[in-house]
Amino acid sequence: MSTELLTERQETVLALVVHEYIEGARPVGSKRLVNRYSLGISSATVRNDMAFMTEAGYLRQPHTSAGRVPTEQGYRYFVARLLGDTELPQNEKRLISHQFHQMRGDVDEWVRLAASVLASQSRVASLVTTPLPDRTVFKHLELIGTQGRQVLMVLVLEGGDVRQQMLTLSEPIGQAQLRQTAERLTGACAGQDANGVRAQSSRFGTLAKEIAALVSESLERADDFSAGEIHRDGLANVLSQPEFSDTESGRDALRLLEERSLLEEVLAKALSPTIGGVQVVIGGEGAWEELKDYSMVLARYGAAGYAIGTLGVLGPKRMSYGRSISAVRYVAGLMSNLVVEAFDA
Amino acid sequence: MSTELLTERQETVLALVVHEYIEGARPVGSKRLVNRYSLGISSATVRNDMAFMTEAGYLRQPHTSAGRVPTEQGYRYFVARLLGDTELPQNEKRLISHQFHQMRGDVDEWVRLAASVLASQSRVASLVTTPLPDRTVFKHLELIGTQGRQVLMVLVLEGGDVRQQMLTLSEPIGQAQLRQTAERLTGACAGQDANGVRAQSSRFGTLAKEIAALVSESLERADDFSAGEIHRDGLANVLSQPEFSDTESGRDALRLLEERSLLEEVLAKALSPTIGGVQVVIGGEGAWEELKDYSMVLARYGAAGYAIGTLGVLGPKRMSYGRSISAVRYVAGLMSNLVVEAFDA
DNA sequence: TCTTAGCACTCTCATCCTGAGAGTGCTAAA
DNA sequence: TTTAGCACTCTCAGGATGAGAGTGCTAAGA
Repeated sequence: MSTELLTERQETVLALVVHEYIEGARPVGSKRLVNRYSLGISSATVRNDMAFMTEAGYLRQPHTSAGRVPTEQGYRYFVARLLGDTELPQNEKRLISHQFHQMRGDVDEWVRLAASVLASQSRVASLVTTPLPDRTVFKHLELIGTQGRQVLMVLVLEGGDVRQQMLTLSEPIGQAQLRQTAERLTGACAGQDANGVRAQSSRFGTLAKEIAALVSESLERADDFSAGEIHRDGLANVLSQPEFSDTESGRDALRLLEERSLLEEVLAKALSPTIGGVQVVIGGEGAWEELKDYSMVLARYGAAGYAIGTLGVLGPKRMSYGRSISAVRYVAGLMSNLVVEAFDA
Repeated sequence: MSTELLTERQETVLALVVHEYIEGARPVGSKRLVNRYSLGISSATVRNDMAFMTEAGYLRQPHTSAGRVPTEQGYRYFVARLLGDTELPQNEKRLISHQFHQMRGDVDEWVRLAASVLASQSRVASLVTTPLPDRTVFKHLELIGTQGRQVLMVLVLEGGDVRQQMLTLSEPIGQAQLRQTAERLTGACAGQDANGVRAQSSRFGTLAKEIAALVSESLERADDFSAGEIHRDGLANVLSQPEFSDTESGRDALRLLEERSLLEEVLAKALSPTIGGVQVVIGGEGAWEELKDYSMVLARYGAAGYAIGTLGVLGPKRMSYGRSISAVRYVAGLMSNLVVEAFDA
């Protein structure tokens, strides 16, 4: 399992096998390789190297006398050491950036565009979650009496998020007193999170204490809200992949993409170690049996203290990692900028 | 094309052909029919009726010597005159209703549940849009000075929707005057829509006039927002249908389900005549070439003056109309109740 | 006049067979 | 250590075949 086992020539062969297999979806043989790439060696030599790498676990033979297919270990070696840094072509970047800047819409629209761009660039399915505030911080409170004991509580959060809630008080309270309470709470708690608000609340009177409890509860709820909506795009792309062409596996792939709870878990766990950077999950990495036949390329976007979201692509292990990684990296960067801009506005 | 052409016996045969074809996905022949249903007639008689209905356009023969398959006209006749009123079984209803009532979540969660229920009941793909306010009506305004000329405008709409927007004024204005302006606008414009607010605005001073313009603009924007997000579920179901088992058509089906603009158009146009009730769109009804191979069962939910959304299912023309119609009708009813409850709370 | 038994004919579809093509491992020579 | 040559393996596309299901038509029966 050491990664130092391969000679330079073997690495070349491995890279070509991965590349050819990704392109052609057919096991790749030694003759085919020397024909198409005019490396300076014969097919027999390639054959020997292939035999070695098969023994070492980087390649696999579907049938006794068929070509070779990369194993998960082979893909990992390829992604980690042979792929190199890939970038989207300059003109593609410009085009995408233009699309994003042309759009003055709301967050959902960004998310939709990001998913669409990722899907078309990577040619597999894409996932983008809506960004969620990193840490929910209180900014301002308004209490608006409507009639009787009904009061509308408007809670303004750091970052511009606003939420409102109807309350029913135990007794009618005049607008003047409501305003005074709101001002006191705002003054005492601005800049605090749920725990901070709760800590302050002992200093208040009955009404204010009651409201403060609701406020901290609301702030907490936002933090729990583990992931935003997951937006998908390019689902049809995965059906185009030959490995999912038969009914059975195609349906499995779709079910996987529809299953929110699993995806949420993967997005959360796979990205916990990294903050920046792109994470590649090949074949579930032993942790997710359901992902055995799939690979994902994931990244966080947003910025600490502002809001965080996740985006990435999901496709067969035989996906174009270069294309996917560069697309994910670039789109994550754009989205991060948008998040920061939106919060600073 | 008159629908009065069929005798009672022919209607029976048509209904059975539709039923068998929906179950089995194979062209249904005369012998099969008499074997399985012991109607009091021979296969030859059935054959004669089938020949007649083929001539009349209700049935179709895929190949010269194969069984019959319903045409779109056949499906329409079946749905309109032979299906009768179907309802979900009582215990299913209870189960679903329980799921809805057990959930004290936000609107997105209802939408998700509705889509999930529709998909599993109908066994095809489901679509549910988030409900949108019927007519956007102003309720309350707050202006919150932060620092300098930056002001946060919080706009509360009828129905509890809240939106906020940052403004930069031409000169700094004190919190007292901001509050006064907000109160005047609230007093004058509560209960008005975009046009109403604009009509009032001539009576105000410079600052108020400026704010009123922004308010009416914001109200208008909400009305434009033609459809909410479309939530999908059960996409994997359509791949299980034999007509979409081959790669090509399966991919087409998915692409159709992913294409937001087309779905929005269909949801909007197909439902414009009806307000209550379930609408069945078979094979695109000549208006949408892309829907040639699909049928949809759609309904509005919500209530006039509150909020309106759309839900339905999309599957092959060979879908179980009975199951779909009853599921759509029942879920639309539940969702309508939820919308009304949420607004009245 | 309507229904039905019988029959010849048609068309599909699953199954089997077969040969071409691509690939392999091994051995022996360079 | 590399490579040419060779015998062998396995897949896969394409064609042949026969069972099964279905039809239309005709002529006889109710």
